[in-house]
Amino acid sequence: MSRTRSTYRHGDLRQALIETGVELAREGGPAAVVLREATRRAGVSPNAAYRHFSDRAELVDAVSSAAQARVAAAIDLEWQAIPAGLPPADTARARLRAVGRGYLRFARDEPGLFRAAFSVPADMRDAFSADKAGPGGKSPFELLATALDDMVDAGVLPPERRPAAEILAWSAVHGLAMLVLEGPLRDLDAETAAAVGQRLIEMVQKGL
Amino acid sequence: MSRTRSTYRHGDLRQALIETGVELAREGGPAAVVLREATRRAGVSPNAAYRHFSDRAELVDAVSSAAQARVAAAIDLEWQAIPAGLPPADTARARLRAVGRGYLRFARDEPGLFRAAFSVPADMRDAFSADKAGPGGKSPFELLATALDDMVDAGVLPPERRPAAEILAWSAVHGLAMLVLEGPLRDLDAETAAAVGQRLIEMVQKGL
DNA sequence: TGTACATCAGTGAACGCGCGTTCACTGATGTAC
DNA sequence: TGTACATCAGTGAACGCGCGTTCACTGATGTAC
Repeated sequence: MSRTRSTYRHGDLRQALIETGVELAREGGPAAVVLREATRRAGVSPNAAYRHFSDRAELVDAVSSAAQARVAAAIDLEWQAIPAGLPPADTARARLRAVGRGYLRFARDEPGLFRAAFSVPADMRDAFSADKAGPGGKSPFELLATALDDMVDAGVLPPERRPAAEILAWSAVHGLAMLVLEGPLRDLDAETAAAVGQRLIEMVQKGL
Repeated sequence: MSRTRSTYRHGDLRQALIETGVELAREGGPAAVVLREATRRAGVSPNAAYRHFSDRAELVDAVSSAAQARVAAAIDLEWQAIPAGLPPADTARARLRAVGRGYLRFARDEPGLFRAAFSVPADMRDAFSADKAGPGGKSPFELLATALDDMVDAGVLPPERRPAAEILAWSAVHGLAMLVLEGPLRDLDAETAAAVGQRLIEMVQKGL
């Protein structure tokens, strides 16, 4: 019935721990992903976690990947909302904006998860991996890369500017997210923040 | 001799604790600013800290401010290196670049201090305050604002684009710093990182 | 089909850890008379 | 100038905390004969 063997007694403790871990991260960021608390919520003894993770760090990494997958899902949502039938240039640009908007929206809506996704050094080394993929099968970073490729194909971004463009775009959006999340911009109301996000994305588009 | 009364026995424990705190932050970021360790290194009993800080958090905030002052100093260094006698437009643009370069250089040279400066939420609320000022008497954020004002004065930045421009510029540079520091860009060699930084700053300049 | 056995996901108890913080105190200094 | 006193920056010992992790174990399940 299950893909691997059906696990003894619990069903799928590994998955359950990741899910409670996500819950903890949602409430308090990556530091709140506490092994004992995760097992407590899963109704299991603390050391049971060691059957599935060698380490607390390994659990946190798994939670981080799951959080990145949710970011990808948020981006997908914006991406899918782009009307079909636009000229390719407009579509490509709209996709880049969708990536930025989805990213920023997620940061605002789920600050704890956002930090779990992108402030867990060890887990960010590999930005491409299946467990970070959203419904479309792509990680946030892959979605960004795709949008930029589309822009080159549509003739909106000169090919010689393509290399490293994801770094530039990601930097801008990531920086705003961090400053709004835990920086001096924290008190921005939602409306202003959205307007600034809009202008930031325009800056990136123009500056690339 | 001292500005306040000369302190009993230690001289200036408050300052000493901030300095050992800065040392700890340099070695391991803000989380490494451990009250007991700071007092240990200052050669004082743990509870002595409570004569000068109500809290561990208050010590961390003070360390964060000190770290921000060092960022300001790094920016000042770049700023002062701008040759005199350039046309105002060039000077203004050079200043904006100097802010970006100094910021990014500091992040690379002192990652622990950088995170202490800008990943301590409570302390970033007020970006302007004397204890965050560098040798020029300005905090990093004030230096950025000044550079942008200069650009408006020099006619390089349209006045209607001035509002919120510091947020956009800061976001881009801050984001790159974070991604290089603890993100997937960590393995970039110094040269590539510098080149990307350069391109990022150009993007900001063009996109603003 | 029934039985013996190996597997291994879970238990329960305990550990050492360093932390932040509080308590009652001491004793050098500055100050008032 | 000398003396009594208040101040308050420091001491020393102790606390409770929850954490991650290790240990020896148990007992339901899957499997081989």
